[in-house]
Amino acid sequence: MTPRRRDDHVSPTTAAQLADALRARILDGDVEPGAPLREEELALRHGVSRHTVRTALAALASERLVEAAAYRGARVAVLDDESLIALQQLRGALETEAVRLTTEIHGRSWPDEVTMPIHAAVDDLARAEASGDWPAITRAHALVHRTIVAAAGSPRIAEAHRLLESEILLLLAHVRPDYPPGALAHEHRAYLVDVMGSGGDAVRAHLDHSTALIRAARSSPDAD
Amino acid sequence: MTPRRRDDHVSPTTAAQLADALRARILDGDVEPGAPLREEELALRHGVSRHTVRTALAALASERLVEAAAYRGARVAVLDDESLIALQQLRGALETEAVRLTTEIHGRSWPDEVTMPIHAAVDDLARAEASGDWPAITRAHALVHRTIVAAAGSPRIAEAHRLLESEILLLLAHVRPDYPPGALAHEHRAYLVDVMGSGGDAVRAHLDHSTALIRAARSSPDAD
DNA sequence: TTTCTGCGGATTGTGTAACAATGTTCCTCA
DNA sequence: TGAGGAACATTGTTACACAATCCGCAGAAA
Repeated sequence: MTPRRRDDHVSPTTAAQLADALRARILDGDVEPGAPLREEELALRHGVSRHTVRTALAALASERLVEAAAYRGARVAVLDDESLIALQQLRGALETEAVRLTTEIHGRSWPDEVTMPIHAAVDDLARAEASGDWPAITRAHALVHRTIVAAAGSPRIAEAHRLLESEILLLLAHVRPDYPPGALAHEHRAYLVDVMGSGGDAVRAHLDHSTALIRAARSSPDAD
Repeated sequence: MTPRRRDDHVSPTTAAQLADALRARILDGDVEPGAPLREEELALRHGVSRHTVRTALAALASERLVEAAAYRGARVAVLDDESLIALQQLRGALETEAVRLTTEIHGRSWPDEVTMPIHAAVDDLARAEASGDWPAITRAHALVHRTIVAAAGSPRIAEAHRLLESEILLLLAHVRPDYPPGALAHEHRAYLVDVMGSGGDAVRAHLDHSTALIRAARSSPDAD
């Protein structure tokens, strides 16, 4: 069987394709937060018209990956500590309620059909950690949380959460907290148990922990 | 002093102005859910170019007021019962966490500086109900919930919640549950007390109640 | 009859070129 | 030093053309 990547569908319009390309460049850290994205330059570099660039940038702006202001253009989004906290609060709201819904449906001990995809995602995270490829680790980590949220079966909560993923990935593209390999996978296995046991409190503890680590990593002089 | 409306600022670009105009038309129920929004027609009617229409429609699509698909154009969003439930779940996630945050800060009895704007919003709601103007009632109602969420001081949660407002207004533009005048204001005064006392449970009860009313109103043959 | 196929027409997506509107920089002059 | 204002850079908008896609419908095939 042909192994499928996360996204093997090609976007139908060139504007969407350009948005994909720009998103990838931003999330890979190829462009710094705050760096301006000039329409003319992008049009030239990608061989498309300025109109197409504009629609792509508008799409990324609605994902909050870039900040756009009229007559001032678009820049890669900058996430200071304040934004980080606000973001984690929103994430907490979504993840907390997702966990509550799942527990409401299945009780404190979630059935295998629910936990299996989560465990699989954690296993992927462990493999990514072993590889040492930081972008891959952050993607695998995002997938763990996405899978936990998906278990609630609430499409809008899942979608809102997915929207935040990009922002987190952007954040982590430029900040690498100091984790020994395997620690993340281990931590998230314990997280799953906690979440089934104590729900929202576990979610908030987990997010507070990650917020602290990110802030610490950011203030240390370990620039990318 | 000159009383200021909610929005006395004029959008700087004509695309944003057009988006405002279209949003108003949609929320006033001037166009039915599912109705197509043709670029050429809108360009002609508003005296702007098709490109400007496209950016305005893209903005409304990112607010979920219109559904857009490549090569198929944009239509006014349609909210069936399934979407309604998913939407209320997301709303519940945000409002629940907002209330929890506020209680975490101020305890079970919120201080006057917090409750005062909420009471003011409920008073506005009572006045709107007395006027019988349904769109005004729905806007006042949205403001009550917005103010409750704002009390948490979490900008991202507040913003996510504000984004949902449009969708609710769109929904209510075409469904009017059977409420005696003053009932909504009364209900929300009680809601505020409940929310301080029992937090998330009160939020969920309130939303479930409103969901049931909307569904009931929708299945009855009271077309707009 | 039912289903498939292809053909126009309608509508959206993209490109090119130009100009208007706004932001930004830097120089002058008081 | 700082206010004003000319250049310049960049974005917003328009017009027009054409390509890409969707949609409805007539006719062919089973």
